[in-house]
Amino acid sequence: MTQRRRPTIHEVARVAGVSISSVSRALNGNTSNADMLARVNAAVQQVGYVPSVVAQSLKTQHTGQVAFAMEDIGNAAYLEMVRRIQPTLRDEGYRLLLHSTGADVEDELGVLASLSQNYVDGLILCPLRVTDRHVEALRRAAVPVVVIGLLPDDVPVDNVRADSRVGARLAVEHLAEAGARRIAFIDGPLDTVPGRARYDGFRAGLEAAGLHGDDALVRFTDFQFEAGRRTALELLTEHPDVDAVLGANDLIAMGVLHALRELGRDVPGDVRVVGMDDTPLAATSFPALSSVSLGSADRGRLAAELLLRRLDGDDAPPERVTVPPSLTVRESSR
Amino acid sequence: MTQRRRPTIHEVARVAGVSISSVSRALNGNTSNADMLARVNAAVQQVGYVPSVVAQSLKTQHTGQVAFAMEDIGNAAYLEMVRRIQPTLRDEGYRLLLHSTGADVEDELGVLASLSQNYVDGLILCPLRVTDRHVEALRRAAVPVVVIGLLPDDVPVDNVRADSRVGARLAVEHLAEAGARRIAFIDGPLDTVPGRARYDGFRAGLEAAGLHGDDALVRFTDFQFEAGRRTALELLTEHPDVDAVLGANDLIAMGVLHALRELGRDVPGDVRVVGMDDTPLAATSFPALSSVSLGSADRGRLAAELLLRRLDGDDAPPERVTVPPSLTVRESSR
DNA sequence: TTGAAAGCGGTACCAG
DNA sequence: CTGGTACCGCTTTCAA
Repeated sequence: MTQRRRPTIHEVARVAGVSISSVSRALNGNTSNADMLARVNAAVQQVGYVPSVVAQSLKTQHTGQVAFAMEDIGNAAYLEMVRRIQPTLRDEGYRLLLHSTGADVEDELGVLASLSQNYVDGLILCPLRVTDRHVEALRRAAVPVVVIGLLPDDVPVDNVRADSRVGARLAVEHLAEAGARRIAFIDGPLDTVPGRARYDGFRAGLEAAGLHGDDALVRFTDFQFEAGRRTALELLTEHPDVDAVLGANDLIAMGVLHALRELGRDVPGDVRVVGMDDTPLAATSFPALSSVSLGSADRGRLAAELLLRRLDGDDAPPERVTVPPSLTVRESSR
Repeated sequence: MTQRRRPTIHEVARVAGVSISSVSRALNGNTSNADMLARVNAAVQQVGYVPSVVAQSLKTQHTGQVAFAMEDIGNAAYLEMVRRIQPTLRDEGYRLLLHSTGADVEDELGVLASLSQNYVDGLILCPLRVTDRHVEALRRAAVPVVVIGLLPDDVPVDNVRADSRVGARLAVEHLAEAGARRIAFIDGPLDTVPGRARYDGFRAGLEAAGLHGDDALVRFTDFQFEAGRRTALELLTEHPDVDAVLGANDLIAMGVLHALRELGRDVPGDVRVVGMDDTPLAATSFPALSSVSLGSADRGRLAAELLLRRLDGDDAPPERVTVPPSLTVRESSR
């Protein structure tokens, strides 16, 4: 492991017998002299030269990097986003930096502030909560930012959002059509972006389906399996007449399935269950879980595309894109 | 969005009425003059100065970035790794870059080669296959690399590995103890690092358990749910006497559970099932899936720690760490 | 077309 | 302790 210093453009120039300017030109396709090109390439091969992206960045004021910040990459929805964001960016030559902020609002703000260090050309942010300080930080962000999630109208950044309203309505309408009348909802924390949006969506869904909502059938807990299970056990014990449960994500819904099994209730015979996010869990569970896809993958891809457009110099007004949800019906509600 | 040029150290120096050297010193804690410190800080506040990490990187030859490259972040095992790698690195001030190589060997080699661009200080690599070219590339890597996975002994890089042998043995012994005699194994591709290791582990496990192996009960497919399901259907139809199945990962094992259900076989009554990786799928499935944890989270953390040590200048001989597996028994094999 | 030279924004050595 | 300055490695004007 002899750590010989990496060759610089000067070595190449010396070996090729030309100036560093010529080497730079040749490497960047700004030479018409074929002979020059050949000599430079030969020298590059000989010394094993690879340009330093750091030096290039300093000169060009452009890092070739983009950051993606979300609460926890362990969350299936965010995971789906990264999986699309990364290739989309890479195809355009950008590297992806990951920031898991761990549900820490300070950390989210820290990421926003750190943009001033100019270590990335842009940011895709998936905030768990949007406070005034977020809005302020977004306003003065040093580089283009695309936010995935709900955002006040007057914040001047590109924005990709899911349509939780329609999503929840799809679920509720589907359940109602199947004959459900007492539809319960187990949501995540109401003070998070997704928790709030899904709650509003659920209410709207009930209304759209012409059903009378009952607040006693709505619970707030964490977006987790165990939380869903425990909450469902409580809920179903207190209200045995519930004939359908919507989980705010697939983990919660899986918890509901388990709770129902423990209570000896049949799914979908006695109670129908639908989840949200349509993660791999849904397809592999038993019974297979119906789930509303909020288009995480599409949101990720769109966010990346919007950002790329900005990085390309587009200075059109901030755009807002809403991704339509879709319901996949499986055994749990058939 | 007025994109005013970001202030440089020169602005700060001018405002503070001192030299840029003094500003740099003050900012890096190399000043003893309290007055100087105060003036500089005031100026920093006033102009809103934030140092450019790019310029710092160029000067210090150190980027503060580390890359993690694996096949697909969507794979639960890799996901667990990232979740530990990121915080471990961040605590030491490093940012994390993600490279999903998508099962493309060329891409893996590309990542290794790109290290010469010096955009990161180190790399954690989880190769799907290890070819001679990998070994060669690892030898001449421009920055420290830690490999997670099996590696020939003579490759001089830090290495963290799982113990698939013991892992599979745990599973097989557990199944044998429970009374299983015809234990089948559905593996991933044999020419991948994990596929090979788990196969060897399974064979060793049978032997250790004093069981006679039957090649007809071993199948190779993809590390996926549907692949597992289809393969299990075939296998179980051809060999109805199979009384236990080990899946090379939880997805495959979930597929096996589904197949058994379709065939009307009881789990664990007729057939016991065990998976590997102990992902969230295992705990939430029905029946809950027994699974061998190969310590993905620990491997990730250890890899990050090894790398940090290297980045800290440690030039001890390459280290190899093996993480012990552990079996969590759940309903599917109880 | 080619080479010299001026930065990009910092760090750190060296002299005062 | 402070300021001047060289330099990190590259891109890009500007003259020749």
